[in-house]
Order: sequence, then C-alpha cells, then structure tokens
Amino acid sequence: MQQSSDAADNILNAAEQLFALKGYDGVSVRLVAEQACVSKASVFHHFGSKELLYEAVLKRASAEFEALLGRLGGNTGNLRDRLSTFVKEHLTCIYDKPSLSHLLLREVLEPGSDVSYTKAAGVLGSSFAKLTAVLRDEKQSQTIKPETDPALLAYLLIAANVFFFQSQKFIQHMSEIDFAGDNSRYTEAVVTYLLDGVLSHSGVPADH
Amino acid sequence: MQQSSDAADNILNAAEQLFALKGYDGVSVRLVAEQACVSKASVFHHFGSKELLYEAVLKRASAEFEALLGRLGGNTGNLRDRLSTFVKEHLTCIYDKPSLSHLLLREVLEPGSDVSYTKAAGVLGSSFAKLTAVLRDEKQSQTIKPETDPALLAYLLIAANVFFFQSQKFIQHMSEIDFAGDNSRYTEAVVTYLLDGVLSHSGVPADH
DNA sequence: GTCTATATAATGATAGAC
DNA sequence: GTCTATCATTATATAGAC
Repeated sequence: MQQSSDAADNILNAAEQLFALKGYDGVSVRLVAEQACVSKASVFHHFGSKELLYEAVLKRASAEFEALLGRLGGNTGNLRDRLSTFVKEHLTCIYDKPSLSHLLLREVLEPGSDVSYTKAAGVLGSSFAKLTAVLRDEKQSQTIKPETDPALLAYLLIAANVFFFQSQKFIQHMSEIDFAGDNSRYTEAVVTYLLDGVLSHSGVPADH
Repeated sequence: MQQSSDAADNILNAAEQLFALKGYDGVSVRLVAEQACVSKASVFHHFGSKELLYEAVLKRASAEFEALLGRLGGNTGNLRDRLSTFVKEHLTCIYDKPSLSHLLLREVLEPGSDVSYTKAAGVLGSSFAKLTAVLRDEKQSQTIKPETDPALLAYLLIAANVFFFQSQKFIQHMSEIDFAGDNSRYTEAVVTYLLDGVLSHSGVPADH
C-alpha cells in the first residue's frame, strides 16, 4: 500500500515524459530508471524489455487521450458555436497533456513509424471522424456550401490545432507572430476565417 | 576527378536519407558508412564526429531548401491567383525533396531540439515571412478584410501544407479522406475555403 | 519485488598500416 | 584518403542474492 504510486507506475510516468521529449531512440533504460528512482533491473522486471515498456507507455497514453477526446462533439447550437467549441476544446485537450500529445503525434507523423499498426493513429483518427460527422450534419442542413468537402474542412481544423501545438516553440521566436500564446484567439480566428472567408465583400459573394 | 560524387558527398547523401527517416538518435555511424559504401573510419575522417556530420547534413539541407523556396512569392495578379500559386508551389517544394523536408521539420518541430540555434528555423521562417508580406500587401489594397491578421492567415496556409505533408502516410489509411494523394485539389480547397469561407450565403455576409 | 553484479553486443571514436 | 583493428563507453538484458 503506497501513497499513490507503485514502482511500475513511477517507471511508466518517467518513461512517458522522457519518450515524449526525446523519442524512443533518444532515451535509455538507465535514464528511465534514474528518473523513476529505481534500478535498471527493476524496469526490466516490470516491463520485460525497452520495446515493451514503450508499448506500455503508448497504450496508456492512447487510452488516456482517447478519454480526454471522448467529450468532444456533443455540443449543439448553430454551426459557428459547435465548431468554435469543438476546436477550442480539442486544442485544450492537446495542451492539457503535452507529453501524451507529443508521444502520439510523433508515432503518427514520423516517417519511420509504421502507421497501420499504431494505436496512436486511432486516437487522432477518432477526433477527426467526430468532427467530420459534425460537418456532414451541417452540410445536410445546408448551413455550409454544397461544394465543401466536410472531411477536408475537418482535416484543416485539426491540422490548424496540431500544427499550432507542434510549432509552439518556433513561433515564439517569430517577430511577425503575436498570437503565439493566445490559444483562444487563435482558434477563434481559424474558425472565423474558414467560415466567413477573409476576402472583402465588395457586394459580390463566392460567385462563379 | 570522380564521375559526380566523391566520398564525402556519398556519406552526406547517405546520412541525409537516414537521418531524415530515423532521426539523429536512430542512426548509427556504422549504418551511414554501410549505406555510403565506405568504412566507419572514413566517416570520421571527413566529418570529425557524428554531431558534426549531422550539422553538415543540416547545413546543406537548409541551403538547398532555401534555394528551392527562393522562387516563391514573385507572382502577381489578383489575390486568389497569387495565393493559389504560392501555396501550390510551396507544397511542391516540400514534396520535391521529402528527405530535406522531414529533416528540417523535425529540427524545428520536435520538442527536444533547441529552436533558437537552428538554421532550420530560418528556412521555415523565411517562407512564412514571404507569405506574410504578400498578405500585408493585399490587406493594404483592401482585398482582404481589415480585421484579418496577415501573419495568422499566412501561418494557417503554411500549416495546412506542412501538416498535409507530415500526415501523408496517416491519411492514406483514413476511409473518410479521398484527397490524400491529390496535392493540387487540396491546396485549391485550402485557398478557396479561406478566401470565400464555407458558410452558405443566405444573403447575409460576415456581419456585425 | 528490490537490488548489485555481470554478460554481451553495439556505440562513438582513434591508431596506425597502406 | 582508404582501410582494419582496436579503444573506452554505453546499450539492452540477465543472474542471482536478499
């Protein structure tokens, strides 16, 4: 009976942080053991191998993140509110657990990893599917243009959030950018631009 | 006088491919030497250390990619054409040299890497700056709404392209997505959605 | 379950012959 | 400049005492 964490959990937590920061190849079992304040042998005792440890980290991360994303998409109201809420909450999920996000994103987006076998792909895929469903719904209600591809629009919104998270450090060094830390201003702008467009209306809408 | 490649170049090419695919920690000097058909010692003779080899790869990649991006932004015409051309050519640059793109993007976006010291950040930054300049130009001409942030819009367009490239493998496994391999259809949709918006015009534009 | 000690392979890097 | 042979160090993983 420990305060709140047994050894296996300590190891899992340490591994999660380290793998998230440096990737699988950048982390040694010795480092994980040090950070978890246990011996190397203890790590192998609990998880068998470095690969199995990594899989355990991924499995827990996927489940945890899936749970976070589970609440998304349940909103009602008009399109603007539904989308705005979805995108804002989606970005909040990502920033709420940055280690999990980095871990799962790397697994899905890195060229070396095999996407088809990865559970991480399911996590990103499920939020995308939900958003696509919302947009298909709105398309039937004719609130968005009939020539709009709901999947492509959903993909763009997810992309905007994911890239914003990924490039967080980068954009803090860019003088042109002043929305770096302002998540809600960013998501609002994304939704607004995509819904209304950025073109000035000189009386003439989309047209063709 | 060799046909077209001396040993140092062979090594650099092999290292570029491998680092792009597996990252710095995922590649050993032995592997680079094997792929370049030289001995390990030869690698150290030409580049001094693994770190210096990596830096040499990054340096060449940055210069090469910067040259590719150099042609962007020179287009004239209306906003739609300028943007459409820029975004399409930008994506073409990325896909033209996938190894360079992976290499530089990892350097900029990975949490473990130090952004401020990296030349790779300058490459991504310069294309962003160019696109921002184009949009600031158009804002003065009042072709885009005064409340639009040119930097944020430019960022979104770059994000759309970069994420499309990054998630290439992933989206091929998604049944909802049918624009996976169609780069020009994708960029056209991105530009159109952002310029015109996706909302149906029931007679009422942006409003307020 | 925890540890120390160890086995074995691979790592980055060097020495020195040719 | 090229290589083989070798160095010291670290890697993953195991053995076995407590």
